[in-house]
Amino acid sequence: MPKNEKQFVTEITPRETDFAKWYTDVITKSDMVDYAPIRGCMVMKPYAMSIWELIQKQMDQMFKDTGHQNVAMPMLIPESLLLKEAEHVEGFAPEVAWVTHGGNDLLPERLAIRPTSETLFCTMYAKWVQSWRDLPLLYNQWCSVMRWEKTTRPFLRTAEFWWQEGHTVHATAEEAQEETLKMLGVYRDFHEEVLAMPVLCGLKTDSEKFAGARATYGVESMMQDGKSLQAATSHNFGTNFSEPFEIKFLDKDGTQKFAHETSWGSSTRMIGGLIMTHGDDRGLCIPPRVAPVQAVILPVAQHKEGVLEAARAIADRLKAAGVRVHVDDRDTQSAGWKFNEWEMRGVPVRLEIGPRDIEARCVTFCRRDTLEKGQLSFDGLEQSLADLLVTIQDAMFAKAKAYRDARVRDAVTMEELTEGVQTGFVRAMWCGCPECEGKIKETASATARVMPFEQAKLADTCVVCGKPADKMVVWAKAY
RNA sequence: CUGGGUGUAGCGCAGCUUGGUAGCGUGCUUGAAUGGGGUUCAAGAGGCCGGAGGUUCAAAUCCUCUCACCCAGACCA
Repeated sequence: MPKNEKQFVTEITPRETDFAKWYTDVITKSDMVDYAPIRGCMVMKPYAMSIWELIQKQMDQMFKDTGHQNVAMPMLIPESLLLKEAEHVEGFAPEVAWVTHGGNDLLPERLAIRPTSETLFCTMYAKWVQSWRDLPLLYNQWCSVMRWEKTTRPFLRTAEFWWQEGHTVHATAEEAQEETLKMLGVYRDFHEEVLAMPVLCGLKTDSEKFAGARATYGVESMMQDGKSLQAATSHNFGTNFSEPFEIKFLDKDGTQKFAHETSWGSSTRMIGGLIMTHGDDRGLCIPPRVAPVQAVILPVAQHKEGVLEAARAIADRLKAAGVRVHVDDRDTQSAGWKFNEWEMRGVPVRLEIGPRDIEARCVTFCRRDTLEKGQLSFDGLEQSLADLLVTIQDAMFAKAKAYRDARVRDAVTMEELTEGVQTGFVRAMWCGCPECEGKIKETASATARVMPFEQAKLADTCVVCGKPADKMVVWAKAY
């Protein structure tokens, strides 16, 4: 290994040594975020924001394709509104930030900074829904929300975070259930195809359910330390909110009915997920579809005549073909320094172009995911690079999936379960009672992540109490 | 919230035990050479030692209180 290998390790804590430290090292050194002067808040710097914009753009298109429209709700919620759904308040009250003054005057009713917007959507829906002809309402909003969390970590859990929240209203329970599952599917596809993150989909247990929901479904992803990240959730509210908020409509049969609702959300937490899924000891590794820079062009010996011009000509060609490229023409840094920096920032492909390449009419490429090097001819470069980006996207998903699959174990005893969650996910049978679920949390410090749609009968009895069990649950330590 | 740790130059740290006008590495600025995996040399700029109070002739250093951040756990849509 070249001598820089050793120096590199001193800059980013290896994952093996301390995964949490590795994570904070990577996000700060790659210039993604900085800590804000407000407790628990982060600043997304341009590099992280570019990733978020690419996520938004592609996910938003998927929402549009499934018939949804965007709206913008206020960020403040009167306390009385928040109190309308009992379970909901109970779930969120401890972590709400309050606005108590307008200017210098004490407000007659304090206002919550939205921790989520169910109560606002429901209030408006009550006005907007009169007839079965008004349904369904399929709305979404991109915004930030605030939850006064006790412990925070950039992307994974911050006081303020950016997300999207979809809120829909339907005439029937069947339609609401269909919507809930449809959007879960959108999240699954988005994670697997865009973020290259394999996910497990399924139903949440009651204790892991959203405050106020009838049923919560989630997509769970394994990080490289074996812990699970809840990447997105989709809820079926039934009439839990429409009843207190009086979202009623006159149906075809001439009777008043309460509407059925859903909500679904995903956040900047996904960025934390992709970091912990794909990163390595050299830093970030960003899937091409969300990489702000898909190919960085490094002119080598750029002081020599014709090098910079050739690099820029290549960049122009690739830009015209729709590739996100950047020419690093800084003359203040050596080539070697730039190699390492762009690797740390996770750019999928590095293209080197120097006198030798120009003479051979090709560029030297290096893949970030495998560090494999090779040559690409000037002729047809647009297509060969596009192909390479697809190859990398697919390879990253395959690698992450293989990693996860190798760390999913089946358990029929508590010993096996406790041991398994030290390094990954454990599939085990559960009787369905909260006591057994609590016991697993106590002894293995693992929680029920999801009850997968693809069930398997691993045993006839509960892993905890030994009573008959028919639910297969995936257990893991979670973020 | 509980336990542990850390706050000194942009970043990473030493100095504190045994008080005596603040140091190293890196980065930054300027110049020269170098240039295909974190180059080299030279000359510079940069700090109310997290904050408040106290002890003292004198506090980065000792005492009290506070704030922030990090780690482990608890809690948590």
